[in-house]
Amino acid sequence: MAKKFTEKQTQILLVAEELIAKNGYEGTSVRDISSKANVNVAMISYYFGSKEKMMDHLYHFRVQKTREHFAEFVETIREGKPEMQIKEIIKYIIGQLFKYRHFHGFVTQELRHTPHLKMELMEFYDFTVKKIDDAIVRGIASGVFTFAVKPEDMLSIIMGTALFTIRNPNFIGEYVPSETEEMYMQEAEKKVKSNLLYTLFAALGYTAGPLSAID
Amino acid sequence: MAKKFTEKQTQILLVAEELIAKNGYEGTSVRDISSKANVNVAMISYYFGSKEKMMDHLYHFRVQKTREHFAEFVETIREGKPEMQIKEIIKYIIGQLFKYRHFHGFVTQELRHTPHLKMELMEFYDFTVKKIDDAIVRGIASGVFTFAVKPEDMLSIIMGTALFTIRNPNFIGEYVPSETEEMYMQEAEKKVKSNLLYTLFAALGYTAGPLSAID
DNA sequence: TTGTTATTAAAACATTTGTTTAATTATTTC
DNA sequence: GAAATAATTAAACAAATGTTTTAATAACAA
Repeated sequence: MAKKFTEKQTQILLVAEELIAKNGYEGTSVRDISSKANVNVAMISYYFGSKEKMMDHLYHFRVQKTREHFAEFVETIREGKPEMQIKEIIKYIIGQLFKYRHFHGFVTQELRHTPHLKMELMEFYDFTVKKIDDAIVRGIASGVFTFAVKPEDMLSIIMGTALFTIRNPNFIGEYVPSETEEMYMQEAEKKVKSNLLYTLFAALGYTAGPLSAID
Repeated sequence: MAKKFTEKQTQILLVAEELIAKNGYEGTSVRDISSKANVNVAMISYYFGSKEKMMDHLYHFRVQKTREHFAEFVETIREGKPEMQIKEIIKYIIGQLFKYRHFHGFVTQELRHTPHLKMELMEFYDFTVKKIDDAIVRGIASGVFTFAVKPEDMLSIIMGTALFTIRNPNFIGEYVPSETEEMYMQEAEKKVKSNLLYTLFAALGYTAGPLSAID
């Protein structure tokens, strides 16, 4: 099902993603996009049909990549212990949110989703919640976890906290001073990871060692 | 310092707040605002000078109200035990985010802040972090808390999770089915509160009773 | 090569944008 | 009540928006 894009098309989508993350959909004109992508304005309509349809392609493109990546990742931790799975899932999700922050910063905000794309996104959430739940249940069975935390609550905390940190460099920037935006993101990502690993393992009632040893 | 607004001005600001929360700043035209507020288009420039300056007034208006409310609230829990203070602060912040979600949904997103307003917002964050820290420190001293959670980490989790839930009704809506948006918000608020009270008390190493008794 | 299609470019397009103007009506002030 | 100020309106403004057209060039198939 993977749509194929030419280099120019991909270039347009990546520039659009970046600009829209910064200025919003309505705040980004097709001329902003085309000039930064070094293509003629007409190319956007020519390639995608319209600005709105370009967004559809962008959403589809990213959501699909995200799902593929996550499915692959889940395979790599298939045989690990539940506490290790939870740890890796938390780190993975935060890492992806930071890595593709230009996209994730607005996909959960810009509500201009077609029903089809909304469904794609929901399916991905469901899949993730299910994987988290599996690990929690197994962890309780094996005795390393004490409390049956609801997996959707856990995912809310992970995504909410990470996105809040990404979108509000001014706030956490007070506690993680950095020169450049790139350096901030690096330090902020570390801080969010250690915060959430610690907090969520505490919530799970982790029994197999001191919480400070999680990372 | 409290600017006084006429009824019409207030009406314009409230409508602007609502529309901008839904469609973003650039996605909301002055004609959208004026027609919904039943005033002539020219009134926005006449009253506030421009659309941008109207935003400044809106930010100032809300941030100030938020600060005043929180300062009053903090006084009411001044003499409580630290565990009770933490509990009430968590519930209060979530409650306010949900109550004024039209504003809080975009103030942390729309980055078009003047330096002055950015400072106002930061001062408010600092104040809140300080109050949370006081309660944590006192709680550790009194023995009800075990771990010195960083207050800014705690506030990130609270604000991030609540805002994520507000902005993504589709996600949590799967687990809190509701007919209307209003009903969803009511149920979602409850869910976020119980989730965060439980999780954060676990992170603090609350010792004076079962975690399930917190609410 | 020749004929055909795909790509790029510049200009023109109709709308929509935020703002201003000019005229009229309300309100206040003396 | 008359004069002055404030509030409100409809119309007009230039600038910016997404899209289309028209023409020229490139890529490719026969």
